[in-house]
Amino acid sequence: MDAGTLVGWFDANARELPWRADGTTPWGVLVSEIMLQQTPVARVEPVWLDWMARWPRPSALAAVSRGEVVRAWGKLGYPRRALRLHEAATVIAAEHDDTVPSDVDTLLSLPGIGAYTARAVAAFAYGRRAPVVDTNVRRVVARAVHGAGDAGQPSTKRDLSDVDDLLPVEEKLAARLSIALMELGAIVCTARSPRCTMCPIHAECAWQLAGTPEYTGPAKAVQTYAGTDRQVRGKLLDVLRGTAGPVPKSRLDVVWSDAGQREACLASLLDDGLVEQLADGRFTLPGEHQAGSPK
DNA sequence: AAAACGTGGAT
DNA sequence: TATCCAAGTTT
Repeated sequence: MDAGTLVGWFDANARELPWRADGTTPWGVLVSEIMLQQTPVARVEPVWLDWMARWPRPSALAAVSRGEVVRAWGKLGYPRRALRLHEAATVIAAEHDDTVPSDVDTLLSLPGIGAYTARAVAAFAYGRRAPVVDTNVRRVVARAVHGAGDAGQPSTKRDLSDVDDLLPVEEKLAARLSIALMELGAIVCTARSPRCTMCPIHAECAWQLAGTPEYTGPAKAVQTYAGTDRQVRGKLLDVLRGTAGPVPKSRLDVVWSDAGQREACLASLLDDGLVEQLADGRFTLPGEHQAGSPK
């Protein structure tokens, strides 16, 4: 597929997202990428704006308590991401001169940054040539290149190789193609009702040429939520997020009737460092109060 | 390498 | 109302 076609389409049709504005720092890009993991753009936007206003550099985030970070994370979900971002900021401030690394291997060494995020930061923040593979890109490649209805099981090695094959040699153009592929998957080549008539590569799409066959691979695992520990942890944490100060255990006991599951979830939150218990027995978000001194 | 890990809007 | 799904990472 022609990089110029897709990049031209991107330039004319890309959404104006705050982290794409001129002047966005690599730190801003990193924050957006972490927040966007498994979380829709619309929910990230307001939180990102608030976050960047409060903590415009990694060192600013590193300077506040974990609890403050978890509170600001709000209801984006998967709050361990907030903790890992806080850790990553601490490392960046202390070991990288407060500058987000531009090299994929260094990025991969930071907590919360995996195969996707490392390359997204390298490409979007630094204009590097890096195969950026997320769920959107996997779907675009499955259709446009392989002629399948949807992507099969992820395979980091093969997925990276597939996309690497599409990228031109020239760095800046490759980086632009990477973000164009993602955007195409996000707004045109979507999971449910792809807008194929608006697609810039409609004529050369292998899926179109094959007659848009149905997806035939293994069924995707359906993710349940109701009744899971995930739900219980969410309810417990929501009590602490919604309260300024420490709360007695009785406040947490009312969110879930199954005491065994409730206790296990509270223990796991303490273990994760998302919740802290004070000397007087009350619970708080971590680091917002003196753990050793009552009241 | 499968499973855990939040949340809420859209269909 | 129920299911799907959203810029993944970690263990």
